[in-house]
Amino acid sequence: MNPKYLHIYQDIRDKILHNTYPTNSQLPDEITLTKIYDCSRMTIKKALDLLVNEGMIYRKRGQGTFVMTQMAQKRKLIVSERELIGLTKTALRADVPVGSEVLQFHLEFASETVADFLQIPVSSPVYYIERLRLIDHQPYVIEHTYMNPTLTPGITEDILHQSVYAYLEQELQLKIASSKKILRAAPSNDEEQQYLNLKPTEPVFEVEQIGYLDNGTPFEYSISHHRYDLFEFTSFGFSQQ
Amino acid sequence: MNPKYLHIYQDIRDKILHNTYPTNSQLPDEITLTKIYDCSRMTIKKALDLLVNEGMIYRKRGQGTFVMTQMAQKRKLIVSERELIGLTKTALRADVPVGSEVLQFHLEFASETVADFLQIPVSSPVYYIERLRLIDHQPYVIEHTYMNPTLTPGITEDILHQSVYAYLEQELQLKIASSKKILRAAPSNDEEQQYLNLKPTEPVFEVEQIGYLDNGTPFEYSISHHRYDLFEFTSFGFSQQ
DNA sequence: CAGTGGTCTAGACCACAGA
DNA sequence: CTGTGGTCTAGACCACTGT
Repeated sequence: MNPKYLHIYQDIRDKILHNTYPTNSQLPDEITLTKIYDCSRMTIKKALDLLVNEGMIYRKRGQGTFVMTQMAQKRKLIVSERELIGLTKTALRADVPVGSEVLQFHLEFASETVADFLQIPVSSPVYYIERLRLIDHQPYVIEHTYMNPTLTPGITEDILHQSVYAYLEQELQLKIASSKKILRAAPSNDEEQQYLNLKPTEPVFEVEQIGYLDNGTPFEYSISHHRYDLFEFTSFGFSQQ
Repeated sequence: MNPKYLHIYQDIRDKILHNTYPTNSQLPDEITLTKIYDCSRMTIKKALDLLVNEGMIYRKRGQGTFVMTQMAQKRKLIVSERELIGLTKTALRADVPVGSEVLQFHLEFASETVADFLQIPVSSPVYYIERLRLIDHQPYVIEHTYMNPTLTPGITEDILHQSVYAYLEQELQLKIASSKKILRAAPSNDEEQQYLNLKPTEPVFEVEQIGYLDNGTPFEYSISHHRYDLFEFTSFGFSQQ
């Protein structure tokens, strides 16, 4: 946590979460904060910007900076907010075991859609991976993943049983920089009903995702179908300006 | 569009969308941009930060700033990204008519849940509004909304047939500043099947939302059930730092 | 090494809210 | 008018990349 603004961000965040700055209270003004943290006003602003983006605080010109009400702060009720990617990391609250059952794993020729998403020529070879992920031995999600083997070579079934992202980051030294997600509700099909143990009337939460490396290259395209009652997605939006 | 950084943001955004800066190309470095736009480097950074947040560009220290691949840029496929609130605004691509059928509209006593979300005492009076929204005469979503009548007085059935948010912003001069959303998939119930014209196996996309004014007060709590095939939500996430 | 973005400063002036 | 946040400057130094 090197940069000064991140330290300030964390400190103020902690003070809010520990009720040193209670809900709806006013934070010290920016000038005062520069004295508290011995830094310039721009640095304070950068720290506060992060908190605004998370819905922890809000600012009113001419009045001050205030702690947001509780409900807007709550996060990670069931799963993730803007976690980039990856179940293993998200679910790992220490003792909860995450498992993977590999349903499919082979190379195939990229369809037009997949080629488009991965920015590779049609009919290039791609990994196709289908996994059933379990949390605490309960079926949780079926993932259909396409990966570009040029970028992510050496994937084995062994790795699929654990965390692919850990392999990419630690073994291949790749940096996952961003991801785009499209979220939908969808009726469940036979396969999903079987593996996720759903009734025909029970839907899935579909997440279509493209993952990008830090050089902007898409390295994976995936569609996941989550048990509708074990997944929710939270989002905080605010008006710029 | 007063601030300089917003002008720069828009200009670069336009250049990307019009392919003046094509996909994967490198933008001029920040020093050069300060000369192009006759401003300081911090101002350029603020403009570029906005584009990074939208997934339009990415930066690599030591190398430069690059235009993100197409797929990450695409937005507003069907509906919204981080639109704050409101259907009327979102759907209004000129000629598409938006309609509302008011199913319920009355005052009731706030339940514990609602009181909690709206930050008011249990059993305070709240508006309860149930609307079926139609886009292009097709049923699209059922909204269940609770509003704090202290903050949003004078709502009439007439207003409900049009845009509540327009009323709040124009008549009451309220500023809607932010909103928290929780997204889920859920099986449809009888009411939803009837009004949204769904089969029993077809689900809804549930959006639970709390809307906040610019003074941080929650003014509305709502649960919406969208037709699963007419609503999707997109999100772009990137690693800070 | 040169070129890039990341952080940070110490100010300045403006816009807005409330007394 | 005072106090607040919003924008902006003209630098500085650091960290990282590729040559």
